[in-house]
Amino acid sequence: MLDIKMIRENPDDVKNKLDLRNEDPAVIEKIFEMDKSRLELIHKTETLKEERNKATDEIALMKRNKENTDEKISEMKKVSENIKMSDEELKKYDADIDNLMRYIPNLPHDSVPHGKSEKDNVEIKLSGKKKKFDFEVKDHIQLGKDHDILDFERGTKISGSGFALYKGKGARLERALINFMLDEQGKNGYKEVMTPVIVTRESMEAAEKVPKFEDDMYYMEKDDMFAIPTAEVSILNIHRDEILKSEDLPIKYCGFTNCFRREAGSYGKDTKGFLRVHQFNKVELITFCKPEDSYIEVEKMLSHATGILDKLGLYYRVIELCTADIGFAATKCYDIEVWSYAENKWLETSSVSNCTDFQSRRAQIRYKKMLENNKTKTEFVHILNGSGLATSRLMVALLEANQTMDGNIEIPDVLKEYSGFDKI
RNA sequence: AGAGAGAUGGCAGAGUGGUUGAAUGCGGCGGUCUUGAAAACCGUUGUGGCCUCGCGGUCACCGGGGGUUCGAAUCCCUCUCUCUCUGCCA
Repeated sequence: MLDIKMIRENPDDVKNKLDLRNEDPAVIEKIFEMDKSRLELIHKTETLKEERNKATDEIALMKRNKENTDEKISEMKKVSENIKMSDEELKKYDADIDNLMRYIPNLPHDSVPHGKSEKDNVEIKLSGKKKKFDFEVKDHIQLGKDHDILDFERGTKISGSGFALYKGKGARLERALINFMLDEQGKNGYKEVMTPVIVTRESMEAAEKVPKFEDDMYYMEKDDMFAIPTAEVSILNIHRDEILKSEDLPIKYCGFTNCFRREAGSYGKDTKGFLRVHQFNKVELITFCKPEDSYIEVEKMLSHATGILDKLGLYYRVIELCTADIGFAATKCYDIEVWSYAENKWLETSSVSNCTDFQSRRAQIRYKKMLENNKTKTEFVHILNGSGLATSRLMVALLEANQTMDGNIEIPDVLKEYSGFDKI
């Protein structure tokens, strides 16, 4: 969530930045007015409470002196009534403001390119060599079928469309990829964690996924719990309601989980094979850091994600998302896309974002900042997340890029010790 | 899943419905003493909101939410979590 103080003090700035995101800025005006009324109400309520607190002390004193308190008590009954009403009104304001705030995205950083749609995203890096094939390339579905390593029909039989079944060397290669990526990110300084994949509503809210994206989640009504769309949710919640030690920052985690997405309303687009699935595997990177470091850390995280593709020898590009396309919680986003030789297009395999204090404010993740006068101030940490990487589309690119004329698939050198075989 | 017990400041642990934002101990920080350290002694030690340039004032917070009351850490309801016993299970 945004800082209400920022809206209070700089409403125009906030409105301008929302406009850059193609978001309607009118809501800010509404919140600004509601906040004003709310502050007045707080003042009124607290004055009443002060009166009550004083009278309560007096009553206690009078009782001790065996004086008659009937009049005083009946007088305070009215005050208490007023407090009750005032409190209720205040609670309504809080809820109304919060309901609006939950749908307002983070504000783009000044460095983010302006744009109206994803067409205005900027390619900032192109890496690796695009291969030339002197034979007709097969897509990952055909390759998967030929070698009996990917079985989308049976995946569908088990769980419906959008679920994959990995078999034999396919399953093994997936496991190899995951292990390889976890090891690499460990070397990059991320502590490996294995988290729950079913989380409470509270955890979802802390990560700012709910209520805005509730329909995109698998939801277990009986327990009011959600299947995570990304390990970001569970890793972020490791430190919910905590005050971190300044000297421990930055704190970095990597974790592999299954990720679950209903992808509501996305039918008909990229539904082939692995291009869009309801369950996929991902190694996630999360950094908790001091605010002044987050834009340096986001560059580091990006390099940690691309490092995997470099080692796998894949052709990829990095694009910086424009103001209209950055994620809800983010101020700045990079997407990493790998080339699909069969589809003849780029496939998103990672997204690296700086979410600044947007999530930490809701999740109450703070640290003690040392001030110049030797005092400390509790401040929200900045939180970054990135895929390092997601395997499903990576698998597409990997299989397609490494196919040979005889229909086999070469395993990249770095994966051989993990997979235990040289080719499929 | 059933029965019972519990949840209080960084930790441990008191707390008859009314000078309790909370005793006491430990820890932390500052100081006295000491060549230095330890010990001892003295002092200090939660978070957030609102008002204020500041001093400061004020409100809220004893697991979460609701209720009773002039007044709740204390009484009632409810949820969550922890512990013990039983059941089930990997």
